Amino acid sequence: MSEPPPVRLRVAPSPTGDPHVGTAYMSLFNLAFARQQGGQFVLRVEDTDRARFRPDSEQQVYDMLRWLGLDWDEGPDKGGPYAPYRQSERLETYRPYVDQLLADGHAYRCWCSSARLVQMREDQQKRKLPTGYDRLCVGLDREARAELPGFSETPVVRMLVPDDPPLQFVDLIRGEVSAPRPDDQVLLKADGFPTYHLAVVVDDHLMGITHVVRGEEWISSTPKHLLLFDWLGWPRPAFAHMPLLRNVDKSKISKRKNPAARLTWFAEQGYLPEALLNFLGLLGYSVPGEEEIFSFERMSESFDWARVNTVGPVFDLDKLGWLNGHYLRELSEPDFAERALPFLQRSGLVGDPASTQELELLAGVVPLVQTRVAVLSELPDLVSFLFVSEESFEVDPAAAAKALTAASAPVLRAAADAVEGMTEWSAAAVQAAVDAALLEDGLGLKRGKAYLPLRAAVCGAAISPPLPESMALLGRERTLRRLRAAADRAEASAPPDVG
RNA sequence: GUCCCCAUCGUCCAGCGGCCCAGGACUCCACCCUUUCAAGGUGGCUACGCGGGUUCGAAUCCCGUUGGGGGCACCA
Repeated sequence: MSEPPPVRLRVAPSPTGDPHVGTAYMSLFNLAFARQQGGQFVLRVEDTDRARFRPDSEQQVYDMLRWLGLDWDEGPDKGGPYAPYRQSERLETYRPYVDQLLADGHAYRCWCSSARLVQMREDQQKRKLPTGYDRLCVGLDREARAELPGFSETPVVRMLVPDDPPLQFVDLIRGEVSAPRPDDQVLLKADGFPTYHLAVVVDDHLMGITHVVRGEEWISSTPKHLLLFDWLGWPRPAFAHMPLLRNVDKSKISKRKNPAARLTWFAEQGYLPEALLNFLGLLGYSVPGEEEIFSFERMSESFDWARVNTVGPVFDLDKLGWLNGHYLRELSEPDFAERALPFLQRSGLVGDPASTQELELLAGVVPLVQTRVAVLSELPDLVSFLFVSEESFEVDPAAAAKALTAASAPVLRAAADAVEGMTEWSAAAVQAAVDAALLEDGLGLKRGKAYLPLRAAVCGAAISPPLPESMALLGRERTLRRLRAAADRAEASAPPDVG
């Protein structure tokens, strides 16, 4: 009885800077399929470009993928049967294959200087020819080549692409795909590091990768990989080329044009990992049925390559914001408070560690704000009035100009008096007392009109959480103090121009 | 320039020859609720790029065209 071999998938980020959303996007689809099939998911670090290498980048990738819950089975940090999982530590692994390719006549050394190569490409473009290496070095040894111009002392190794390379392959998402004829791609750089093309093929084979899931940008280099698999006598893995995430202008998503290209941005802004994951699952993909809100488990269990789109989706922050708001509202109040706390601490409103008093205040304000934010970073502005000291409390100038006018002074005074006379302190009691003083039985105002100056006085802004509840949380002393201060200020302000 | 990929509302998706004069979601607009702002509810605007075929019948298949994207590095 032969068990089908378990599927093995991988994501292969390059540690060249802030982790990219694309890495999370690819990981999501790789993992969804791997889990559905009961296979493994490998994290391999492709750090063969030492010019762009950034030492802290690798850890950031780990942090962000873990934050999203996209955990891997094998990787540089956790090891595994095919270690090492960092390409820079596998240099010796690639060597014999380069030698074999050279010996079999599938590869050759090239001493062309980069200056010559640049020149060559320019000429080709000018003459409207397809660009590609002109094979000057084919059949030459070092001595012979050194006689010719554009010579460089340290050679690279290039693949010798035959006249009829395999250009067709089956893609899990696109079906039969044809790709362009490859160039004599460099396999081994002058510094002894393999290029991506050599390293992926060798590592994917050695690590038993059965499905290569990567971005559409790789379609055009797949023939190179096919050739390498064939030359080395290895079975070809299955390929799935995912659509590319786009900027609003439809170009490939980039850190320059889109803050959302950086994974760390989402955490900073206060997006929930579950919301981001759900959103990524909505891009270029849909779960059967009409549901849009779904978990990783749901996506994984029903996963189907045929449901992946071929069109590159625009990364639309509006929808993500809505989704995030949805997930935020679904959190229990204690959970919401827990997620919110770091944002209040970062903005200096709450100490680290938070005091019991601060935590109580936070717990009290959660039900007032949970439906009022799309991302957690909006929270500090909304609740700062509760956490700042009375000394540093300030009314927003625009709100003051609009609401703390001379005409509103009597309203503020009346409210202050009403609050002062209260015996029981609760939102309902505050509302009853204030309403009695200001509405029909009192000054005869409409509630909307009456609350405007109070809101500015107590919350310091024209927009705030519900007023009586806010006052209840603030406490009687602080409320009273703010009402009186605002009344003084309103009286002192210039009377309306009655010209 | 050259090669390859792609094409349904502004955006994300559904649709895989008749159920579609195209459905859902986000955005936007209006109304309701309402102490502000949200949330919630109701309703509305908006799309099969174009031209040829194939077929009794096409958003769905084919060809062309236009448009968009990606590759063309000793970067991944």
